[in-house]
Amino acid sequence: MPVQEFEVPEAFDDDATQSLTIQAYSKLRASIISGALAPGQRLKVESLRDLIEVGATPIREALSLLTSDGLVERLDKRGFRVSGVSLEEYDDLHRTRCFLEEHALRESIVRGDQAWEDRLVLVMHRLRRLPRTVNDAEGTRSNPEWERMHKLFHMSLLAASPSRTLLQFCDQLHDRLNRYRSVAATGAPGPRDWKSEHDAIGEAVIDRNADLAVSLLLQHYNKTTEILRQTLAALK
Amino acid sequence: MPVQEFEVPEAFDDDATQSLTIQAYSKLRASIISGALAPGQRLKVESLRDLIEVGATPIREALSLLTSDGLVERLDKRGFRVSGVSLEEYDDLHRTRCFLEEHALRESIVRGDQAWEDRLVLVMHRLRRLPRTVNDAEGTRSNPEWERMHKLFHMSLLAASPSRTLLQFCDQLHDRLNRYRSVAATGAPGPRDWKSEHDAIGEAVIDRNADLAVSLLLQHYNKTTEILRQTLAALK
DNA sequence: GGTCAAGGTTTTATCGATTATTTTTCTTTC
DNA sequence: GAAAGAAAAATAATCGATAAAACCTTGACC
Repeated sequence: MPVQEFEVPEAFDDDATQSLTIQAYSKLRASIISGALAPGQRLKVESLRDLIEVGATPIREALSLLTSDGLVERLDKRGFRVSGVSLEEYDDLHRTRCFLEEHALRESIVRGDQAWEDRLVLVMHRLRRLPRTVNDAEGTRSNPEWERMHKLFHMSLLAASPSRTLLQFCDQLHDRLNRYRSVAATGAPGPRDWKSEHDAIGEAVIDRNADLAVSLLLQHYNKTTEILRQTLAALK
Repeated sequence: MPVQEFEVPEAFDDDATQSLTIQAYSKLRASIISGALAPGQRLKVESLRDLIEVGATPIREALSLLTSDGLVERLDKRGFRVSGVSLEEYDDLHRTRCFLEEHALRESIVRGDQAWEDRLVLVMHRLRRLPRTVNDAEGTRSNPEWERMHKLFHMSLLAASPSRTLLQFCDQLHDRLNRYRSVAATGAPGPRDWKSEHDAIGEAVIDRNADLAVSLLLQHYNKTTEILRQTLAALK
């Protein structure tokens, strides 16, 4: 039968020491966030078995985990599917993220110690040196290494916040919004001066200038949103 | 995670029509929140099989779902256990809840329509009529019906907020904090005028007096916290 | 021409058994 | 007597097979 070939992104935790459940979870998650598994697409356990080469139990467990992350929907007795996307949900996620991250960032700036600052500087340095895109057979596309470091950068900004719970929520929102970014991406990312934006945010944070940092961060997110909303509206 | 809808849930979802996974999930969740399964306790699949009378697969899936709810911890290759409790986590959850709910409540008050208001009145009425405790063989203990309606009351306050995501976070925090309340409860709940507190909050909300409503709500939560922190500190 | 239902097909959900891993216990050695 | 190592027991993880449910036909009937 014509099982659609899903593209599995490279560079995931293939750590053979982890349980197959966790391995399957990582792979599926990466595939969904990168858009390789399209929104709304049904996730049949049998097909996924072929894809990941693992039994049904780990697959189902991984899907259950993803359900709670908001990346997969469970239709009781009718299987799983990749969560749908909508402009409404996107706006909701975006606004909620801005709300939560402003708070976390202010806390982080107040509480951050030297170790936190050092780490942030390191991450910024690494991010700056990574190319935004890579070229392969398919043409130009987003660089997965950059994606990883980019998320790490944003989480590092907040990392000194004392609230683990808040950070977890922010983490989840990042993943869900990154999926929107991937899904709405039309080929290569447009020209944008990421480096300056990130540097400016990072600098304000290190200067402990909370108001400026928050303002720059929200601007940063809003800029992405402006671009994405149009593409998303068209998709619908 | 199955998003808890705000429909008034009828009794218990022991619905035989649901998948065993969901049934197991509901049961385990209730047991953990009520404290019947103690914090830190190991959850061996074999034992749970006997308890819930179901195969290993649904159990493992249910545990995976609970993991993302923060009620169960997964130790890779070493099974599952009920999440531990700590004063630090409690404070974090409490503060985060206050932060999120203040925001959601203000939005809800601004956006709430007639249907929302009607519903809130109904829930308040039902909550008022439920006894806080019940007596059974074990003695006096919290009334599960009351618990359910109490949560419904609090979620109904926020229900008109336009942010589904925020409401989901609040929902999760409620469950996790309710577990702390159960765990720290020493026998019968102490004397406290719940009815007046709830009525005052509800009234302020219906009057669309946001500042007063927020103030009363936070006071309400802080009062619980004061009581619990002491018991928790002792437990440790 | 459309609707409904019986039967067949696909897919999900579930189980019992098997394999792999961790933990415990028991030796052995220094 | 403590530490290290090996064997045994416990239990977690996984698989293949089966049962159950949802979904597609297809064809009879109005």
